[in-house]
Amino acid sequence: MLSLTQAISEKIRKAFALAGYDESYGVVTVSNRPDLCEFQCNGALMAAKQYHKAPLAIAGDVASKVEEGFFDSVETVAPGFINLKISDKALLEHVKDMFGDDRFGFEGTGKGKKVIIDYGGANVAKPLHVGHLRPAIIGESIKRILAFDGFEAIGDVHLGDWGLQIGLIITELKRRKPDLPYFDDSFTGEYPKEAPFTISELEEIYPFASKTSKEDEAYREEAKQATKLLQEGHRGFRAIWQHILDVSIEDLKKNYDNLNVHFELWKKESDANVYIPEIIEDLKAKGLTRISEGALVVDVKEDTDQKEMPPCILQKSDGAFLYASTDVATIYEREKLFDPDRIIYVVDKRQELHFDQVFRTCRKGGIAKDSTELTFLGNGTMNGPDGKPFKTRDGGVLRLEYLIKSICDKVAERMADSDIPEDEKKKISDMVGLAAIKYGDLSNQATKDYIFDIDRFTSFEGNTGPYILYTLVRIKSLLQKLGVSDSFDAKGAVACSDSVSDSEKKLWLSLAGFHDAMRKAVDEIAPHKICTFIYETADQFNSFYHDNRIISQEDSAIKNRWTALLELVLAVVEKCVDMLGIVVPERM
RNA sequence: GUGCCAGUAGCUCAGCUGGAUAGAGCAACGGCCUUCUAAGCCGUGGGUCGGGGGUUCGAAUCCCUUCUGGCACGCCA
Repeated sequence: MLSLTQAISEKIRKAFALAGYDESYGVVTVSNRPDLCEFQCNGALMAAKQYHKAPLAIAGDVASKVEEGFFDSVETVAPGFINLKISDKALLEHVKDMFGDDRFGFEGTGKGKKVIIDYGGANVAKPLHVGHLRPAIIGESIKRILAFDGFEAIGDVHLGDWGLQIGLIITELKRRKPDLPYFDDSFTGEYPKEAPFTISELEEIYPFASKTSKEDEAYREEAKQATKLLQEGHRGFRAIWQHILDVSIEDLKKNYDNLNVHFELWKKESDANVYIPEIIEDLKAKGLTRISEGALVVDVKEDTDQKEMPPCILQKSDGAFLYASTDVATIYEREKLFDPDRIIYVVDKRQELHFDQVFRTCRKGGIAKDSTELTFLGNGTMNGPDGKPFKTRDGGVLRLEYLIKSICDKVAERMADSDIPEDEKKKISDMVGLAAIKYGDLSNQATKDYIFDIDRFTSFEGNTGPYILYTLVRIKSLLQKLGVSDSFDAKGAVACSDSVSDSEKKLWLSLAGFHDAMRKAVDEIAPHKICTFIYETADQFNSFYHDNRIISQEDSAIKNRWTALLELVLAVVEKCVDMLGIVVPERM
């Protein structure tokens, strides 16, 4: 179905044409002066130049041609606005088509298209930290938004499982447990199935090894050598690497699950790396590479560039590959395995230049097909109340689970005196806490840095996740009390009415804005547009709630219509909230 | 040095493909619970849209310039 503004635009376009003007001027938007009207058309102002005519006169011409009946009022206002109020009947007629469809009549553009979203960035052997939060939340939301639009949306965690970090762990493990069979080159038997470390040991080993390597050159050399051997296929080291993967992935899955973030793909850097040699041969054959200061590079500067654009380095002077090579290979692999229409990277925005280089290399080398849209969505940093990146008291990196726990604990405090049974309370406070974090994050623009103030996020007043959940829980409770039967005909209940109160109309209007909000969220890959819609609708609902006694309403036609309204608000907003990765409890 | 991003109310942020009186939330102040969850609702006060030019009938929005802050700039990821 058309969005309400589109449907109204159609009518105004017709009026422009009937009045002898170009119908393209008939674009209608939601009014920015709700005290004057519900919708406005500024077309007359824009048409004035072309027709050498006063805008107000054009507006008048158009207004006189507007179809009767659909609007309550069509007014022209200086300097040339056309102000519109839709009739209750027309509004309800329009909005009833949102019922009975799991997309509420939204027409997506992604059908038949495939998009891969890369938003993990987690590394094996390292716990998730605050820096992983934003990409996870934003990426998951974008995936769900695009899926709603009709895309086959595939989330890829793209694990960092290759390179020096593994060599460091192997080196340290060898020091601690030299008797393990992995280090015995003469060992030809089966290696143990059980890993020689737990996840917590692993998380301790890596930073220790990393620190040691910075102070001890011989140690660092050994780690580099171990890395090389691993990459060349050393049997024992491969076995350790596999252990690291198994232990880490299990732990990462658990942590991402707790965040309600799920990946369709658990691909790893090592999966892509096998393609690097053939990619480089291909690029060489195409004459795109050159040697610069001993390194193999691809020039990606273009004539139109205003800025400096350093070449993309694919192979270091010592022959090793690096992250640009891996990322190019990953695109190669994705094309080969999935043939996507689009790849979106949700990564810290500081990596923009790097991805610019990678994308250009892929374009020049034909690694990404021309029709594959490559999008870099750089997310800003989550800062503490002081405006600086989140740190622990001693300046270390804050583990993600600690941050989440501190939020959820505060929520639990807040809920301490509620009458919810104790065994349920913990589960609900965790849900609310997560909603606080996610909504707080997603209501900001993804690309901007933002300040995460625990006290503010847990205050639960105003435009916050808990407020939204509270509103939804309230609606659920109402619907329960209304005792709606399965055979309730919501669409019918709306269709047979033609006059509504002011606050009810505003709520219907708000719901009708869903299609436009969705469209924007998809086109701009912007979850915060959905947050805005959610908040406005929740806000309208609460006004409506306070203006009307729903349960005790005696007119059954009105009561049925309100029931339908509540059902639609709940369904639409819960769907929106789901697109943010937020789950709604039954009560709170 | 080059480039990118940001600067809007005391605080945190929307709005930016030009349109009417620049919007929310928090904080401050004042109302509303015998009645469907007060984590709510209603209201009041609060802004040279960093500064300066320009384009336009019309600029927070477009262009130029300048200040401030953050970030990135070939062999780390």
